[in-house]
Formats: sequence, structure tokens, C-alpha cells
Amino acid sequence: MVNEEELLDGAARVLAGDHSASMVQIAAGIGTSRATLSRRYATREALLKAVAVRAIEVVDGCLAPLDLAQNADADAFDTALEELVVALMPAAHLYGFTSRDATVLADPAFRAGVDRQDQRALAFLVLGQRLGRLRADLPPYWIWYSLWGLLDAAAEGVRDGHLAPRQIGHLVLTSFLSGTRPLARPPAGAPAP
Amino acid sequence: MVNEEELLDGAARVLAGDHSASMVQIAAGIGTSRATLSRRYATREALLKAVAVRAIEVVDGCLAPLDLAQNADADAFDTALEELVVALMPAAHLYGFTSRDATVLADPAFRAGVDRQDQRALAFLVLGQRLGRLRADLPPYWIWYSLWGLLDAAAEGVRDGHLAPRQIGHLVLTSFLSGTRPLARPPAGAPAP
DNA sequence: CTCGGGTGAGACAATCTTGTATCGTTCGAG
DNA sequence: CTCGAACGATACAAGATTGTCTCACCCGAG
Repeated sequence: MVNEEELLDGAARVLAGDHSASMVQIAAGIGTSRATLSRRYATREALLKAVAVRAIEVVDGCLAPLDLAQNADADAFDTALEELVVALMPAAHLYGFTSRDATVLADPAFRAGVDRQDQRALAFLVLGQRLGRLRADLPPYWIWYSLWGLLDAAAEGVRDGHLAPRQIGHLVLTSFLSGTRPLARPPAGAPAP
Repeated sequence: MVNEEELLDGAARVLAGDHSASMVQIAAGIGTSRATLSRRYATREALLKAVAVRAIEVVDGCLAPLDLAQNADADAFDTALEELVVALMPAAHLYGFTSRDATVLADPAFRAGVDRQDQRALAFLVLGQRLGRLRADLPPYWIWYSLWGLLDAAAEGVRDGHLAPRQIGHLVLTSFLSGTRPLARPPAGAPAP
């Protein structure tokens, strides 16, 4: 028997590679049979929603440590942010599929869950802005979305074989925080220091 | 009669919202009938590949101005980079779907086109690294992927209604270049300047 | 050993999607 | 006006997918 988490993760993995994979393809990708899949989840739609629920749960688990009251100083915020990014990394492929499927998107419960998570994350990011650790001139929503964009890009880079799984944690974090512009930039036209 | 570009853009828009949309749904989303759609593209697969070809073409159009020999100085590079990002913005939703669909991904011609574009972009980014305008400690592939991740995140933010279309150009550019960390950052624990 | 739960394989009808064809209509060029 | 190209609507068969069912098998608990 396959563990439920493994099953859902496997389904998410297959679906991430092909959003319209059939039940047969999903079952084959997991290494089980369509009969078992149908016994566990009455409907393909039910399976997709179960994957969505798991995505919500996993991200909730990442967001839980963000106890705002205790992160009132800049150093603690930095640590929490770094841990958040690293924790979110494996959730990227789960969300990458979930947040793009029409079946899932149409589910009010899923939308509510995402909204709740967004608010939670936004509060954390706004705290970072107040602490001076995140740029205050950027909309918190954009900060949150851009982080997911980088996570997604990293997952895609790994899937395409252009990036090594070991390096993407550092890459996402450094790009998210510092961007791709070199830190020391002499004024244009000035002689080299 | 619907212009072919409009038709493909409309199809891409519908497919971006639902990767497994049927021909009926795509036709309805564009505002035409399934009969017309079938007349223009013999197969659903043919339609998807046409969308992919258009995505390639549009991005090629964005990459064309990157005449490397003429961008040998830092200022010209900066200008070209900014123009590239802005030009790529409307292509994000085209690619967002295309690069994730199994039907399209299986097409060798599409993969070859993407590879060619990647090499072209990578050469431009490496030039930026040599000119000192992009961080040399980041893999060029990651710089390229992260830019697409930000473009995709911006498109999603607009689609979700959390970002205004007018602001995403600036947001993507500033996040891409400078990240979300405030520029002036005193060493941790040091007294404020 | 015996038994029962979980499994894989396969059959089956119902439904959806696709590709093709036909009809009448619209609209613009000549 | 006339005509032809393109259109929307509709019907149809072929194929794929889904949900349900049955059957035989494995394997661990008792």
C-alpha cells in the first residue's frame, strides 16, 4: 500500500509535468493502478482537490513558524525569512500545478485557504518592511508573488536540467533579497575604482 | 473574421487560465465557434503548436534588438536589458502556458526553438556579467530563468487582481535588478547611521 | 493454516472530446 | 445586385476518459 502523502506528492509530480494527465497516467506515474486510485479518490476532481488540500497544508506548515510576536527584531526576521524560503522550496511544484488548474481554482475552499495564507504571509512581509529588512516601496503582494515566481523558476530550472537541486536554495534566496545587479556599482562613465 | 494573431493570443489567454480547456471552451473564450477553430487548425494539437510557434516568434522579436556587438558598453547594456524586460512582459502569459504543456514540450521543433533562444539570451546575460552590470556569481541560466519567474509572477498577480497592469513593468525590473532587500543596509546590530 | 483487507487486471456503459461534414447566413469585393 | 469566401450552428461517428463493477491474487494477523 502506498502512503497517502507519497500518493499525493506523486500525483502532484505527474500533474506538474502534464496538467491534463489522465487517471491512468497519474497511476502509472505513481507506480500503482487506476483501480487503487479510483478506490482512494472517487473522482479525478476529488484527487485534484486532495492534492490542493495537501498543498495548503504543506504551505501552512511553512508559515506556522512565523510567529510574528516573537520576530519583532530584524535579526529574527532575517532568520525566519531565510527558513521560510528554504522550507517553501519543496512546496513549489505542488503549488505550481495547483494554482493553475481550473478545477482547483474553482473550489471556494481552496481559494479561501490561499487567501488566508496570503494574508498570513503578507503580515510577515509587512513586518519585514517596518523593520527595514524589506523594501518598503514594493507592494507586499508583489514581494510575496515574486518569491513564488523565483521558487517556480528554480523548480523549472531543475526539471529542465539546467540547475542543480543543491544550489537553488541559495540562488532563490540571493536573487530574492539582492537581485542580479552587482552590489558595488560605480556611477556610469566613472573610472574603475 | 478574427485576425490570426488575436486568435492565437486569445487561445493562449484561455489556455493560461485552464491548461486542459477543450476546443469548445477555447472557441468560446475567443468569441468564435468551434467550427471556425477547426477550420483554421485541423487538430487541437496543431492549435497548441501554433500558439507555441507564436510564443517563439514573439520572444524572438524581443531578443532581436540585442545586437551584441553594439552593446559593448555598460550603458548600452543597461538600456537593452531594460527594454528587453519591458518587451518580454506581454509574452509572459504566452510562455507561461506553452512551457508547461506536455503536448508542446514533446515537440522537438519547439524545444529546439527554446534552446536557441536560451543561448541567445545567455550570451547577452554573460556580456552583462563581463561588463559588471550583472552579478558574475550567478549562473546565467538562473538569471534567465529567474527573470521569467518574475514575469510569470507579475502576470499571475494581475490575473488575480492583486497587481495593476501599469505597475508590473517597474516591479519586475526593480526586483530583478535590486531584489527586495533595502539598498542601504547597516551591519546587523550596528547603531543606525 | 485460514481469513480478510488491500491490490492489479480487466470488462462495461456513460460521457466527453475530437475530427468531419453539411446546412443556411452574413458580408464585402467587384 | 451578384457571387463567393468565411462564418455559426448542428449532426454524426470514432476515440478517449471516467466511474463502477467483478474476479483472482498477495500477504500479514490471528
